[in-house]
Formats: sequence, structure tokens, C-alpha cells
Amino acid sequence: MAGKEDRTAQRRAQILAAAAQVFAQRGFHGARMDDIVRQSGLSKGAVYWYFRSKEEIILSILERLMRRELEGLKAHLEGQGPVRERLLAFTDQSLGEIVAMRELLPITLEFFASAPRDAKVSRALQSYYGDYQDLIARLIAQGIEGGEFVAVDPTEAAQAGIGLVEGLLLLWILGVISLPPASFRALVRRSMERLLDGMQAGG
Amino acid sequence: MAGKEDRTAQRRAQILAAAAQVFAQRGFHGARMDDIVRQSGLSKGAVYWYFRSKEEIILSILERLMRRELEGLKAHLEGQGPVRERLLAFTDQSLGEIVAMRELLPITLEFFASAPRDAKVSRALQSYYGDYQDLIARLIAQGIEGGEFVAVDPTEAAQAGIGLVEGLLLLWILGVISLPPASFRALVRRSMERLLDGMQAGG
Amino acid sequence: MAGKEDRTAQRRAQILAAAAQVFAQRGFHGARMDDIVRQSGLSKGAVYWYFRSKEEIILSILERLMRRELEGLKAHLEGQGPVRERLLAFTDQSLGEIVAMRELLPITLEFFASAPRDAKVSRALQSYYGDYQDLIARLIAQGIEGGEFVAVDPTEAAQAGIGLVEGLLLLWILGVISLPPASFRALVRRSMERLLDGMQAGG
Amino acid sequence: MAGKEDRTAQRRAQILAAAAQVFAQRGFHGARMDDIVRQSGLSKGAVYWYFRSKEEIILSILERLMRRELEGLKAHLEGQGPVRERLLAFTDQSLGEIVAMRELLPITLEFFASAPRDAKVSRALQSYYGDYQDLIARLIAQGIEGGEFVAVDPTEAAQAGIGLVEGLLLLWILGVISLPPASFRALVRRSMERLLDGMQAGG
DNA sequence: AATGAATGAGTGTTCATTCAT
DNA sequence: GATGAATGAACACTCATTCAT
Repeated sequence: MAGKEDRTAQRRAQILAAAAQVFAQRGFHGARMDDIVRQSGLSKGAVYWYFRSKEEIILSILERLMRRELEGLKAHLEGQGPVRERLLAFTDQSLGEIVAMRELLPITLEFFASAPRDAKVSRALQSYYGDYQDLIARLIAQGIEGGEFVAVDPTEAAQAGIGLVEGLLLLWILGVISLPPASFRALVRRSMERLLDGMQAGG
Repeated sequence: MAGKEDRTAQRRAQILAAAAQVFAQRGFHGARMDDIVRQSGLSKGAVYWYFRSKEEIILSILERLMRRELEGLKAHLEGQGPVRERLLAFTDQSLGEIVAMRELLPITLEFFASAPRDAKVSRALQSYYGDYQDLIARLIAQGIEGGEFVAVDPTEAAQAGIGLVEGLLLLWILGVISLPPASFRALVRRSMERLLDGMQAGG
Repeated sequence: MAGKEDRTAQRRAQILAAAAQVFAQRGFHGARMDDIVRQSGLSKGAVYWYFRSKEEIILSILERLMRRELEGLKAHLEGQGPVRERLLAFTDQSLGEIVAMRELLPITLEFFASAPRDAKVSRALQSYYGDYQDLIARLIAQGIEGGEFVAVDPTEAAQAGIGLVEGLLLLWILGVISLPPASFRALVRRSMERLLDGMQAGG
Repeated sequence: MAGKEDRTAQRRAQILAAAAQVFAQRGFHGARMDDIVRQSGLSKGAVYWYFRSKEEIILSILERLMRRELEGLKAHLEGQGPVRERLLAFTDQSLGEIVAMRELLPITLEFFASAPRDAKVSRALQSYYGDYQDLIARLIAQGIEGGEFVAVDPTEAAQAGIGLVEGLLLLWILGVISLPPASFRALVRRSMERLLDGMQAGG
């Protein structure tokens, strides 16, 4: 029977969801285990039955966020058609998912802040963005080969693209860019178009 | 005599410098007042004589960082010549200052993480980036009027520019972009050129 | 059929043996029920099925230790011959059993430490040593009557004898007396001879 | 000014005295830091200002107990006269001090119980009893040289003497020997006389 | 009988802040 | 102005015990 594993997975998911909410509201440090316990609807003992520590919860959230994201990414980059269109479609779709979980975005900033002092977080983020970068770079390389783009350095271009999106997201999370989700999504798309325009072959 | 004020200013600067180092290494929460006290070479009482609380130290650091940055910004944007050149020169110079204080960059991430739960930090960052954005937008508007750029929305273009730089910086701080300062600076410049290429009038 | 009782007795013995090991290694407090559960090879529920609580396990161990010891004692003191020889033979044999369960001796110290704050342990130890003392005192009284010993207070002499053995054992457990089991046993015998010499009639 | 060191020493002594009382009543584990704090009349922060942890308090108590004891020991063994008299006088005097702090004796049992699982306690006790043993052994050696005692192994005899005293103390603390302090002291003396009788030269 | 997930009271320790000197 | 001893609220984590299955 897989009932046991299911239950365990369900409990862990339940705790991670609760923890994510609490972390988003209070930050990693400001969040007390008691908050997570209350939010999860379980008891303290139960939370510690499924996770060894607060840190393990944090790392599990990170892992889960990244896994989801990358799965989406890979799925959407294997299509056909002009690279430009695929990149834009991917950006759009990716942003759609991100803005949908708007309340959880502050957690991202917590991870960024943790990275410099936490080797595990640092490694995880580097691996995540590294994978991301490689996928995009490969796509851009295709675009160059196909004559769509000028001969830029694919890795560098990928970094610019990722940087642009992450930077805009940052400004949005901080409230510097003050737009409703849909408008923000459109803004990111237009900005990305501009960056791609700058790489456009011909002219 | 301004001796008294000088002494006060000097002490405060001494404490802020110490605190910045400690915060960069340990994070806002991980940094204990005792660490700051030790690093500053003063006594605990002295630190509390010059700052009411840990939070006030944090906010003072933020203020100081932002003031410096904006002063540099304004100074460099009032020049003459093609907007593209001025923007690139500014980016370059700005990056130069930033990478020079490389060890302190993790503090930035601490501020980002704090913003969603700290109205003061949030307001400060919004005001800072808002000013930044306005200046750049005005410059871009000039570029459009002068026929240098196509008719983009200046604010949006400014956001893209700032987002690109901040995003690349983020990737650099996280170690995703693993380059020595000078190379990173060059990378940012090239990325910015690409973005500006996308806004170039004519063709 | 006594099969049921046998099973119960066997399980209880299994748990007590496991618990004794764990207590010897970690102390009463340092030993977690989970340790005992693991060591016993049973489940947590099973352990609690056979024992109401940790305390009951502890008291059961004490009881068992004492019962065994006293049974040996009585058996060996009812013989004939010179009292001196019987006392020495008993000491020797008793020590033999004790040093054989060397790894469990730290438990004894746990009981001693518990006694002042635990009326049950205190009473059990007092009853145990009281019985011990009475038996030895009676034997010594025989020795006096028989002209073997000078007219000491039998109870006092018994206390001295027991004290000497317990004290040497303590020093051995603590590692102050650092001898292999057999040598230690011989040491105790010689010390006891000296004490008996001091009570020798005639001379 | 030594005022600072005095104050520190006084505070530490104050805390140790409070802790000793609490430990004697509740045991090392049963004693909560809050109990020690309350008993000491200080605040929790103050207790942690002077001691890093509960363990450090425990070890400090051990050290202090042992230091006092040994100082007394050395002072009293350097006299003149028959060794037998000096040993008995020392035993007597030593017991006098010990029974005077009767309520703290359970702590001793705590240390014994801790020793097998705590290398620091173990080492401290071994060093303490080792010094003790050496001093007594040297004295006995003198007695042998002087023709007072038969040619026993001095170390072994010292171990027997210490064992006898510690064993009787144990029985007294446990309530097996149920005598008022003065009577107990006399009992120990008589027992020791008997042991020394067994080593007496001539006959 | 037996399982092991679930409970929740309990506790050592930390650390921002205060204040007597 | 400056010191550093003192304060005490807060918090992550443990573990004996329970109980639904």
C-alpha cells in the first residue's frame, strides 16, 4: 500500500505550504515555529516529525520552488518556431506563474539574502540559475545559428535576459514598479522584446 | 565650534562602517549588537549613545548608501552629448562604485528581504528607485525628443534599464555570474548596449 | 496454559535488558524512550504496553537487580565453617557476579543519585541494604559468639564491611582504581581480610 | 582596584551556592536554570553573564568542592606523631566538614552518576581521588617504614581506607545508616580504627 | 497485541536594550 | 560621554506519553 507514503507526502506538503505563507509574511527569522504550527493546523510534534528543523523546512521550500520552475521551463523550451517567439512565450508563461503566487514572492528575497551566508542556499540557487542559463543560452545559440540573432555570446545574452526579468521582478516586488499583475506581465514582455530587438540580425 | 558635531559625526560613521561589515557577513538578524560593538571598537553604551536601536543603525546605513548613490547619479546625468553615451558612461561609473564595495553588497539583499515587512525600508527603497527612475526616464525622454531613440515609454524604458542592471548585479552577488569585477562591469555595459540598441531610432 | 504469561514475562525481560543497557550508557535522563524502543527491537507501543512509564521500567530494573543479589546472598551465607571464611567466600563470589556485569554498573550510580529525590528508589535501596546488613550482622554475631571475633557491634561491623565493598566498587566504577576485573576482585578480598583481621579475637 | 574582580568572584560564588542547593534538591537534570536564577536572586541574564551554561556551573561546583577538600587534606597530613593518630584525626576532621554540609551531599551522588558519561567529570574525580590516594599512601608508607604498620601495599591500603569512608558515606546519604551526624562521625572513626588494627605491626 | 504518528508542556539559551556608576 | 553588568522576553527544539488504527 502506498497509503503511508501518500500521507507523509501530503503532510509535508501541508507543512511547506503553511511555512511558505508564514515566511512570506514574517521572513525566515521573524517566523516562529509556532506560527508555522498554527498555520499548518498540526501540532508542534507533528511538524518536527516531518521536518528535522526550521532550516530543513526552508531548504525544502527552496527545492520545491526550483523544481517546479525548472520543470515548466524545460517543457516550454522544446517547441518549434522562431526562437524569439519561443523566448517571449516562455517569458510570458513563466511570468504568469510567478505573478500568480504573488504573496509568496517575498520568500524569494529571503533566499537571496540568505545565500551569502548559507552555502546550501547558495549552491541551490547557483544550480537553479545555472540550469536556467544553460537552457536559455542553448536556445539563443540556435537563434544565432538560424540567422535570427547577431553573433552575441549566448551565455552573456542569457544572463542579460534572466537579469532583466529578475530585476524587473525585484522592482515589482519592492513596489517600485506599481502595476497590477497583468500589466506587469505585459511590461516584462515589452522589455524583453526590446532586449531581443537589440540582438536582432539584419536591421 | 563644530568640534562636537564632528566628533558625533565621526563616531556615527565609525559605528555605521562597523555595522555594515557585520551585517554583510551575518545578515541583519545574525548580526548581534555585540558584534557591532566589538567591530566598532567602542563600548556597548557608546553604540547606544549614538543610535537608539539596531533598527536605527540599519536605516541609517540604508539612507547613507542611497544618498551616496543618488548624488553620483545626479552629477553624472547633467552632462551634454548623446543620451546613449551619457547613459552608458553613467552605468559604467555607477557599476565601478558598486563593485568597489563588493563585500558590502550582501547588505543590499538584506534590505530587499526586509522591505516587504518593513514599511520604512520599503518607502526608502521606493523613493530611491523612484528618483533613479525619474532621472533616467527624463534622460530617455530627451533622447526621444532628440531623435536618438524610438518613441518608447520613457518610464518603462527606465525601468527596463534599472531592472537589467539590478538583475545582473543580483546574479553576480549570488555567484551565478562568476566574473571578476572588471569583467562583470564590462558585461553589464554590453548588456546595456544591447538594450539601448533595441531602442535605437532609425535602423 | 501459561504461554501467555511466559510471553509477557519474556517481553518484559527483553525490554528491561534493553533499558538497562541504554540507562548504563546514557543515564536515566539521557536515555530516551525511543532509545529503549530501538534497543529492544520492539515498537514504542509495545514498550508502553508492557510498562506504564519510564519510571516503572527504572523501578523494575532496580527490583530485579536487588532480587538477584539477595538470593545469591542468602544462599551463600547459610553454610557452615568459620565465619571469616564464609564472609570472604561470599564477598568473593558476590564480587564475581558484580564485575561480570561491568557495563551495567553505572546504573547503580544512577540509582544512588535518584534516591534522595525519589522515595520509591530510596525505600527500595534502604530495604535492600537493610536486608544485606541484617544478614551480615547475624553472621558476625555468630562469629562473636563462636569466639572468632572480638565483641564488636555486629551491625556496625556489617556496615563497615558493606561500606568497604561499596566504596571500593565506587572507586572502581569511577576509574580511580584502575584494575582488570580479576585483580580488582582480589584487591577487594585483601581489603576485606584486613578489616576482618581488625576484628580477630585473640592475637 | 580589585573591586571588579571581587564583585565577579562574589557573584560567581553567589550563583554556585544557589545552584548547589538547587542541584542537591532536584538533581542536575531536575534543576531548571530558572530555579537557579530564582534561588540566586539574580536575573537569568546575570547568571548567563557569569557562567556560559548549566554544565559550566556544574563543573565549577565540582571544582570548588574538590579544591576545598584537598586543601583541608594537605594541611592536616603534614603534622607529626604516629601515623595512625594522624590518619584518624584527619578522617575525623574530614568527616566533620562533610557532615556539616549534609544537605549538599546528594550532589556528590549526582557527580558519581555523571562520571561514566561525562569525561570532564570523570577526569576531575579521578584526579581528585588520585591526589587523595597518593597522600594517604605516602602516609601509610611512612607508617610502614616507622614500624607502625605491617608491610602492606600502601596504595592498596589507601584505597581501602578511602573506599571505607566513601562507602559509609554512601550508606549514610542513602539513609541505610540512619544516625545523626555526630554518631555517624564516630561510627566512621571506629570502622577506620578497625581497618588500621588489621594493619597494625606486632600483635 | 502492536504500530508509529501525533501531542504539547517544558527548558536551556540568546540577545536587544537598559541603567547604575 | 562612556562603561559593561544586568534584565527578561522570546524561541527552537525535545521527548514522555497517548491513541486511532
